[in-house]
Amino acid sequence: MQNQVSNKELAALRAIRDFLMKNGRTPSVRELMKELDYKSPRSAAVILQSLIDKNILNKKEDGSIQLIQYEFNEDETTSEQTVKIPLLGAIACGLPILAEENIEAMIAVSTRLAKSPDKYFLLQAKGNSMNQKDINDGDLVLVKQQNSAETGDIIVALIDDEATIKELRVNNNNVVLLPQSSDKSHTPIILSHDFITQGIVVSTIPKIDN
Amino acid sequence: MQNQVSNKELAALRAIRDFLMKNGRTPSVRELMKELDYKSPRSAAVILQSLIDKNILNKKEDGSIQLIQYEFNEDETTSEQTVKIPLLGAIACGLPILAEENIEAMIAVSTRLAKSPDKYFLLQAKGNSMNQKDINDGDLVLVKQQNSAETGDIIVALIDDEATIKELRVNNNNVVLLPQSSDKSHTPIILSHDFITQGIVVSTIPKIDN
DNA sequence: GATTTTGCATACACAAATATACACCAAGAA
DNA sequence: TTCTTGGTGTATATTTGTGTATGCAAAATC
Repeated sequence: MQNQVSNKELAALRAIRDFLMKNGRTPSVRELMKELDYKSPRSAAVILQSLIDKNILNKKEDGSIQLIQYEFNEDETTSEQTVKIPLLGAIACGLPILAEENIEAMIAVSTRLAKSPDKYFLLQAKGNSMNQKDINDGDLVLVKQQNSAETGDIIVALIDDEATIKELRVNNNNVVLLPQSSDKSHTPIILSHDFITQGIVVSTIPKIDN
Repeated sequence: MQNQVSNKELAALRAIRDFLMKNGRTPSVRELMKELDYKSPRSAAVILQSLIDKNILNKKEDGSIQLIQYEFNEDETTSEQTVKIPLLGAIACGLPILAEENIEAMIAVSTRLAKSPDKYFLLQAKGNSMNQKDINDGDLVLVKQQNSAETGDIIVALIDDEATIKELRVNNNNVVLLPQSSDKSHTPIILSHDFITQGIVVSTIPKIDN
């Protein structure tokens, strides 16, 4: 339905995605220039502009760019059904978690992982507090949005304006969020019963290294 | 309607909050500089000023900064705020109960459980002398620090340099600390009237095993 | 075949935003 | 005093997005 993207634009999109995975944010014009081995920032800027014109990228108020759509699986041959899931970056204080300001990119995820009537989002895990549950620094975590959860679920909660991934333990009067780390410096978080679960982790996508 | 905060400002707010939770006070300009990996205090000061201009920070008369964002975050249902509460280990003889030597760890507790002007601490219950009140060996007990209590309160008292959790019964002339245990070997403790209450139990967190 | 156009990369420049170095002064502590 | 800590002013440096001009090869046009 959309404009065709050229090879160069596709290469730029890949570079942006890789940069996003590695650094947790989208690159600046000059950073993208280096990723694409250009010698002048103009080259990268021109490609960025054409992608913005094609509505594939968006430019936020502060100048940073945002991936509106990106196909995660490269090969078109296996025409698997996908849905676009927002990848959330830093959570802005006071805003709902899915506010547009928080969205770094839209990423296509197989409908086998994200089932249609439910709402999902993706987060990039920070730190190693969940490494015993195989969630490591930089991994993408697929989260199903729901505000109830049970003991033992790996949940996402907004604690002090930060998206936190922890194991939930519910008792009579209160709730404990447990880190699952071999690093013993992580302490549990103790909450009242009526705190707000943002969603539960349904899948993880290990970090891509190059 | 609300001024947009840039990525850098957001990072600064996070650093301020982290510092606040770790040290119990807001950072100075130079401390914030270190947290944000800047090389000149000016860089941090500029960001602070822009946050003050946007009414997200406030500067108190003594020069220290204040996060006013938290206030209008309280009634927003999206995020849960916490305070760091000290977990006390073995109580060292002769020292005030909250002396640094006694603190094992700082644990994040919801502000719904630990309300802001009051002081709190956490203790790990030993033995089973209170198991009828659902305080069992190894449970964490959230205690509000105060030196007065009423009959029926579950209190923490320092008896023989040991933190003791008991139910308080006040009579005319004396004070009785009652154990609440199905194990009948625990006997009440009878004290003169002017013993010192350290605090009253406001919540219990059952023991977590991994 | 010669010339022009087109697409793209490069070089350079410039303004605005950011970061740094350095300095000064005030307040407290030793 | 002297030393340290902390806030802030000034000048300079760096980063970043973007504008303009140039070079160059392939395609299009004459």
